[in-house]
Amino acid sequence: MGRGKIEIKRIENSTNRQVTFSKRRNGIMKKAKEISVLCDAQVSLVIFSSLGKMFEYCSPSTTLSKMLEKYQQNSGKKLWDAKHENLSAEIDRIKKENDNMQIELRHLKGEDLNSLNPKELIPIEEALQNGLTGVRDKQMDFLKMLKKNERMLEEENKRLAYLLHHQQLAMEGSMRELDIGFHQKDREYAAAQMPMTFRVQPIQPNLQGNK
Amino acid sequence: MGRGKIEIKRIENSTNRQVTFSKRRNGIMKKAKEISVLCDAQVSLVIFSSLGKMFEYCSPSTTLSKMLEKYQQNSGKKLWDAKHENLSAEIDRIKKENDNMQIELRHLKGEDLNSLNPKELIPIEEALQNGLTGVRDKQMDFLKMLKKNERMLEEENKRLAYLLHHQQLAMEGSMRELDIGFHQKDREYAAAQMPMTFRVQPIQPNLQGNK
DNA sequence: AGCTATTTATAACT
DNA sequence: TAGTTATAAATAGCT
Repeated sequence: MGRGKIEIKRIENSTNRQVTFSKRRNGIMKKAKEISVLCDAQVSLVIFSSLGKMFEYCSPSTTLSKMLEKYQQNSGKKLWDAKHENLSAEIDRIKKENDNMQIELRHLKGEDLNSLNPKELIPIEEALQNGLTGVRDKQMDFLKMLKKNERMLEEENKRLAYLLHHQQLAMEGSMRELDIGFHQKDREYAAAQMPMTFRVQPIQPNLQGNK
Repeated sequence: MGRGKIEIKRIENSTNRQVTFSKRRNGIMKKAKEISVLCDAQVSLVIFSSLGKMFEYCSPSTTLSKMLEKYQQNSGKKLWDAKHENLSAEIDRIKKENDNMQIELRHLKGEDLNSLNPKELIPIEEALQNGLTGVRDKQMDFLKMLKKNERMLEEENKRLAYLLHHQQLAMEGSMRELDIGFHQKDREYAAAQMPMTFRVQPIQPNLQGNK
């Protein structure tokens, strides 16, 4: 149906092929629309050009998804089951892993022990003992760290208190010397201007030492 | 393209519609084949008649599955993801559960404790202590059961030995009484015919009692 | 299902 | 890339 008859085989001339593709694509799309309207049919048409560009037609009464659902029912072919099965298999695998861990956890928590025989109890006891040792070691570490810290803080406290005390004494000495040129009010003002850091504060109460 | 021009709207006459569907279906299928050969294109065409009968064409170089895969990539539309997402979501959920259990298990086994602070160690210690108590209670149960069983077996043994002894004595008495009518060989024969159950067997050695 | 007058699609060309 | 046209192909109405 053109100026000349053509053989149905790949058009080697790339430009020609493109042009023909474009024209025939329009044609087939039109035909798809027509048959769906004229004959009340559902049509889904997907075309990829040789360059990978996609074109699609789907009857207005449906969607591609619905069509494919029907397709699977009708043909018995499975379009997506490779993926579904992979996912399902992974779910099964993980669930199994899950169950095993759950059982192990229960056993470690002393639950569901009735299903076990004495030999099976032994590794569980060992694991618990090890775990307990580990946890208590860790707690001991923390305790040692806290005590060490406490000692350091106490030392620091003492040192600071000592320094403060001496500084205060020194200052009071200076005040007395300067008293000649100051009234009492001026001295109080000077003390108030002194930064907090240099004022004597009560030593903070000792940390609760829990041996 | 026929004896008369037709309007593109649903053909009301059912027979006509069927005939036209059949003819046009062939036409569009042929067109699909032609464009895929001529233009090196990939075509997938699925048609359902108004009566639900399915017809399909797919380029020989591909499959419907592959086409739909490409379709999804190309269009960004998701054809099956309701199902996929459900499965994926479940996988995620289970994996999370898994991870949590794994962490709990590790902690109970005394591993990966460095990430924990002292407050977090306490419930773990308690769980371990409880678990250990549970396991040891169970072991104690078993032990008691074994001992009880052992005692019962010993009692039974004693009782049986006593019975056997008396039976043997009784039998030997009878033998002597019957000796008048029996030769020694006959008596041996009679003893050999006696069922095993009635012969004196050495008492079985005591079970190892592990306190 | 097959025929054929007619419409439609399109190959070659501009 | 789009438009024109001669011709091939498809098909509507009929048998």
